[in-house]
Amino acid sequence: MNTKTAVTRLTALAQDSRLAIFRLLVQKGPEGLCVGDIQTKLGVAPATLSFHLKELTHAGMVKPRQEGRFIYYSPDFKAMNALVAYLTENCCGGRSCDPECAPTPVCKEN
Amino acid sequence: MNTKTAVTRLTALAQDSRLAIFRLLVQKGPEGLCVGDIQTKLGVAPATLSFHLKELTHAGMVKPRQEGRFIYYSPDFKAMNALVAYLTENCCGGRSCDPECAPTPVCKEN
DNA sequence: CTTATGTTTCGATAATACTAGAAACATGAA
DNA sequence: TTCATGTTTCTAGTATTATCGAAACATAAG
Repeated sequence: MNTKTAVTRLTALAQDSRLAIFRLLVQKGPEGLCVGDIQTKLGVAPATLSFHLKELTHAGMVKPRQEGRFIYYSPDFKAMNALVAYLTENCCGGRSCDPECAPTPVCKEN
Repeated sequence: MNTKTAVTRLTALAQDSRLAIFRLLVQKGPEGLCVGDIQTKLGVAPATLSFHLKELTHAGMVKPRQEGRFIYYSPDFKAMNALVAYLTENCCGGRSCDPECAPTPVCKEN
């Protein structure tokens, strides 16, 4: 993980619609949701949703999976874990709080 | 934690200079660093640095502490933990991956 | 092939964020 | 008080991002 990647991922999450999309997918799990279902649940215009899904995908926070004429999106927990790890890297210079500081995986699946 | 707070915090971190500032402070720990030291280490203009510190402070990601004519900034790990918890709330609908999904505190200090 | 459905791209507008010089303010030292 | 140092506010220019209607594209069913 490098700075550029981290900023890209944080930027992807730092927006109302995208954060809602990501959390919805996290709650759904590895199975994911297709674009239409996300649209129905969140009520954003198709073009807007597509734009945001592209941002999240480009940042690596979600992964698309084609299934017939539907495209299912699911969260990438590895990316999430890597991001948290980057944010807390070498916390407190490795002193005192060390044991509690070590970043812990958020979800091992997927 | 609510959506607005989460977006504010993510936005605070989703920028090169601010992410660098935050990570620098995380690595320094609760003691923190004063503005001048941050400026020296990162090489951003005073006005720009002040702007970014205000953003981080307003988002609750860092806390200022006046000490003589210096102002020390330190990270707020509680805010960090709350943010991660919000992102992974009810991961996978509480099924299968549940044990590994539960978000874990990043740092208990401070 | 034709039609219906799901999704993305294009294009244009509006809103928001980043940057930094100059001036102002705050604190402590002489 | 006067000066030096540390930090913030003001202001304005530039760049980036969000939104969405309309049109285009993709896949599958009839």
